[in-house]
Amino acid sequence: MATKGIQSRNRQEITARILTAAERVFAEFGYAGASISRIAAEAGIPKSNVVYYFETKELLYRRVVGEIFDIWRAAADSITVDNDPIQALGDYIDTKLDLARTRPYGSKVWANEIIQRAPIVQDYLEDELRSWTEDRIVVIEAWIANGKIRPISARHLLYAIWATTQHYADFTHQITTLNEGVELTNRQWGETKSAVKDLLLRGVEKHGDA
Amino acid sequence: MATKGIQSRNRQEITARILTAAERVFAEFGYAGASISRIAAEAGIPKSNVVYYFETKELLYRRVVGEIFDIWRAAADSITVDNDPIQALGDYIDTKLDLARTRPYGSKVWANEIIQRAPIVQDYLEDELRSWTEDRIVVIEAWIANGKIRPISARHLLYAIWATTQHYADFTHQITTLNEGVELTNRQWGETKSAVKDLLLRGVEKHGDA
DNA sequence: ATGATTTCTGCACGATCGGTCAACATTTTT
DNA sequence: AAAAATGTTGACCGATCGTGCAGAAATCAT
Repeated sequence: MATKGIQSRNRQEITARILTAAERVFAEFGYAGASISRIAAEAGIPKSNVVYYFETKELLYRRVVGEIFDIWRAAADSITVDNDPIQALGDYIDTKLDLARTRPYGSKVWANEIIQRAPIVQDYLEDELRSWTEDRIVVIEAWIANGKIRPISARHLLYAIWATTQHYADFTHQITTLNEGVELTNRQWGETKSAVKDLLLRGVEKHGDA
Repeated sequence: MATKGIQSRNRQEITARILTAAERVFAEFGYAGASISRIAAEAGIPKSNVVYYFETKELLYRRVVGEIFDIWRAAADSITVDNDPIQALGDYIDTKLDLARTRPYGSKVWANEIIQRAPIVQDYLEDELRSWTEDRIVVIEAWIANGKIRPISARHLLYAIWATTQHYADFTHQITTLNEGVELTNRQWGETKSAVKDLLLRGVEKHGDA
């Protein structure tokens, strides 16, 4: 089944191919439902070879989760005290919606992991996510203290942004079905960005009307 | 392991116990990861007895998904043309957040199913969910036409409400971890309702300031 | 009381799983 | 060129899975 001719020559390439395959399979079947042999088939190599590079299913899974976690973290770089709140939050929403479109599988893996109470990556939550979140909340509350935005709940604003942006990744299938069975077009993704920013940032802006 | 003394006497009771156990186990382990024997243990009966009442794992699963679907559908009864938009949407958000708290497992099962591209309940999406959604969009667009709310995207407003409310169910574990490891108190759930309505409905109201 | 029906349960089956291992191939180092 | 290190693979193991099934136990109908 696997076309052997396309075998990569070096470690870098082959581990990347395994990680890509693993992200999709973990997303579509869950941790328990994803089998190493399926990931291997998707990557076009034998099962034993996957085990050779990642030792165990759990270690491979941790790598996949770690990747999306790092990407999401970088997406919030614009959220700093010195930046304009609406601009910064708008950029954050745009970037996360781009990621929802380009990396939907990573988002789904994360969602699955949290739904199942983070049996594998609980340490991520307690260490990195917790401090990262507190830092962003401090920034948003500084914006409020400086009178730049309305006094909303910084924490729930973050949660709402996460929820809505990731919804377009995790629930892609539902959205597609409700879109007459066809994937969103470029135009529709543009409309989505506008609509989400319009809805969420209206509640943030100091003066209610543009 | 199972305390036989607490055996129910009639069909109604025992199937209800199985469904409750199944909802939790499917939520916490995914469809593939959930085993009938685990569900049986959770319900305090032998595995064979679960199979006796529900025949197959898939049929049991469909029953679980169908339940939460019906509950969610009823939660949107307030969304009609004659009702006040802010009141109706606010009630809808309140009800869905109550469900996020009281029935988090059902929400998680639904999320899992959609993430995995609805392999079991695709017919629900194409039949009931699609027409149901179109009906609500018609109502919201009538509100806009009547000048009762701002001209926002009805579809994306619905998606945003689904995303945020269900986020508090599906991502309970993440929220708890970010809440110093303890579940939200009654007071915090109240704050959550206010914050979500404040954020989302500001973008809907015609006049920006209360 | 007796027979019919429903409920309950242990056992066995084929399939699939994650992971080990030994044999083999290739590349790198000396 | 020989040795060492790294990469590749199929065969195999014990465990667990969903489900079929026969028969025991309980309930109901007559």
